[in-house]
Amino acid sequence: MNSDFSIAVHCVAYLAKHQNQRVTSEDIAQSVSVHPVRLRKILSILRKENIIASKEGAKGGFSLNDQPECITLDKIFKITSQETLVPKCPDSNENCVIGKHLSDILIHIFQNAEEHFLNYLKGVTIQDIMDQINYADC
Amino acid sequence: MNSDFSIAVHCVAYLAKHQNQRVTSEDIAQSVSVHPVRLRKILSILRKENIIASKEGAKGGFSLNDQPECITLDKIFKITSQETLVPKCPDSNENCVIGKHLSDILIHIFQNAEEHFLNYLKGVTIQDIMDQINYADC
DNA sequence: CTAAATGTAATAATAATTATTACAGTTTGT
DNA sequence: ACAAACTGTAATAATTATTATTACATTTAG
Repeated sequence: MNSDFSIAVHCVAYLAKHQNQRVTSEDIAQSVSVHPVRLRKILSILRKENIIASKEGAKGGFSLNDQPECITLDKIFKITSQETLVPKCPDSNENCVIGKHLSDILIHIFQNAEEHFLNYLKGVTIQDIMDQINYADC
Repeated sequence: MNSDFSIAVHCVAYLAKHQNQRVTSEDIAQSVSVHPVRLRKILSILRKENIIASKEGAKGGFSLNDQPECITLDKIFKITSQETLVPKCPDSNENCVIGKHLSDILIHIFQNAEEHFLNYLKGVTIQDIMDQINYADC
């Protein structure tokens, strides 16, 4: 699994912290310590889901579309990392009953387990995270 | 995340299929299509948890210790892959409130989400998998 | 029309995973 | 006693995945 999810959450939290402003990928990169080009790739996924808005050109940048209390982590996980929990199965021997079927069975089990995982993330919003950040920073 | 979990499940399923026999890492490698040395490394984790037994020397090999209906997937996940769901967070900027705190907050959220994930796996046993393999192979 | 931004593709660098080699230790059978 | 067949494990090489960087087309403000 790559870190697109964490980075996406960081971006959204950053935009929540700077609500009603427009910030550049360069600004966010300062906070996340990740290359602006990579951020723009991740930000454009968030934009396609209308979580954020972007504007090209001079004075352009990114801003939050939804309210922080409406953005749940499962949504961000789904668009950035869905199915990455499902483990890689080596292409095992088709001539063995176990090798032949296990991969499909495991994938199915993991899809179910991932649903439980997502169900928990559904209960956590960006606002929750902002609250925790503010609390931690006393 | 590496594929140690899938491979471990494959090994245990293989041993369940060959219960009361002793099979070598070479035998299992045939079914999993993974190098015997890697298997032995994974098998020795399973042995340390007493899920399987091993015997060195000629006529040695591996065999199942527990009953397939007593081996739950959460146990195998825990010993092979715990915390691998927790996403990598880039070491972000300590001088930014968000960069400073987000990583710890995310790790905590993911530990909770992983618990939900494991809780589902706790309900699936190796016997369940064997049943599904037998059903699929009609 | 220029400067400052996004959008995206292509490539390079780095990190993680996997395979392989090597060999020490154990056990069985002769 | 010793050779053959195993496990156990460390060290290294090969491969794959992730991340960073470069390059450049496009958009917009002033």
